[in-house]
Amino acid sequence: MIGGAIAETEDQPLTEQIAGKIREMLISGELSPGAKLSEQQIAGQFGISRNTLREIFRLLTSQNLLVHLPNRGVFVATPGEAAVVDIYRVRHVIQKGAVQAAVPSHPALRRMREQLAQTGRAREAGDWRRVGTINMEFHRSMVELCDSARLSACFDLVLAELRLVFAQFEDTAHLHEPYIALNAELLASLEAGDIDAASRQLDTYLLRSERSVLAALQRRQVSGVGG
Amino acid sequence: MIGGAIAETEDQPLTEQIAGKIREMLISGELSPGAKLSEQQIAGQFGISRNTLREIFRLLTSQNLLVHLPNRGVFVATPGEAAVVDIYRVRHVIQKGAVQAAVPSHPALRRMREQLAQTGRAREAGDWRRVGTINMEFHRSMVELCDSARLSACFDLVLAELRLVFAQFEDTAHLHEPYIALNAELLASLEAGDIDAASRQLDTYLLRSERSVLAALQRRQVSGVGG
DNA sequence: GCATATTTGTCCGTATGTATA
DNA sequence: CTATACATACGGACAAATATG
Repeated sequence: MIGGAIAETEDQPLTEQIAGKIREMLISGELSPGAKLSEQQIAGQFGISRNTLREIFRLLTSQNLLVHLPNRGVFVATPGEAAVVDIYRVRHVIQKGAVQAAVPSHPALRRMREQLAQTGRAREAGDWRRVGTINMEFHRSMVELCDSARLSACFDLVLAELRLVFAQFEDTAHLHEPYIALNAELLASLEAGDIDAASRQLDTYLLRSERSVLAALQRRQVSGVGG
Repeated sequence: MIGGAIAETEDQPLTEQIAGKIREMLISGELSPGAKLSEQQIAGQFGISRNTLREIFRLLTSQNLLVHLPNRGVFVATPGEAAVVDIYRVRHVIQKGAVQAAVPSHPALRRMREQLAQTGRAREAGDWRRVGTINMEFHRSMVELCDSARLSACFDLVLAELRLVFAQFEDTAHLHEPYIALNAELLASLEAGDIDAASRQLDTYLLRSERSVLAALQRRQVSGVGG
């Protein structure tokens, strides 16, 4: 019995299944940034062949989640300060375009309203990991105001990378808590069709968020990795 | 002697080499949009194994140049009108961000000035394929005003796709010729630090360019593929 | 600095399921 | 409906590069 290790898990290709699992492990912090991913070990761990795993590595590398060093292997990406600065530049440009394209009747706004409510409930429950996840989905929905699949895909990449940054911290509460209120104001402006106000509020949000993420990164480097 | 087919071609990994070659064939139109890429045939053509080729296919698929249909194989992407509309939305958002971030002393502006001159020379020489290539590099340089590697990478993807659109046409002269003058005006505004004028000129450029590409696509569908 | 062990890069052959003629 | 072709996935092999003692 050769290929029968996993058979009853939907009709999705095996590569997609495992790629999704590894992606989950990456953004959940289960695989520490900088860690080397041995082909033999990971392949054995998931019960797949090295060839199949290498295809998966290529996928995740193209999504900036893994780094490929020729003849040395693949490693979990370690987004540092430079990456954070770059990521927030991307966010600034794309999300600025999103608020500029916003129309009050756009379905993405309804989704954002829902996600905002979910964020509030998660905060009350003290589930900060969930707060972070929903917060990112909130901003993802915002980008959908552009009605561009490619722009959303690009944004998804940087959000996944940003999660990799957050995965380096233990306490992420202070990285999300202060910004729920800002999100609420921003959404209200969008719903009211006040583009200028929304644009200013977005600037405020991104500036503060970037600063706190950078500060957290620097704290981490001083106090030790501890992962 | 097993892996010694290609040895004296730099120290670049084989996958990167072949991926580059196939990418060249795609954007040059050598591989027609919609064509099926058989693993066996392509692998034999380049003298590589199917395993290696599959890794390459994953790479090019993640760059929107190939389309992967599970259990059916990979095909050259056929960007249609919907893709063009989407691509120009991306261009609008990103390039708008670029002109907004422009400062007259930025080195990218010098590169754009050079490329504009090259475009003029290529036009005089009647080399329209080169005009198109340099024109795209001109806009690529513009995006570098953002100083964001990720934004540039995202932009590269849509430009590569756009080349796939152009690859469906035989005559691309009228798709580039009228816009050299617009590029010159836009660059002059950027060099003068007149963001507002540059922003308006960018809108004009993108609107007209998108319209002419869409029109060419529709003409193609009427008159037949002819590949 | 060198010999050795490990790992990557790439190949081949083969079995199995899915799509198409 | 059967048969063929092909994509998917497996395992094993070996050279070259890298890491290790």
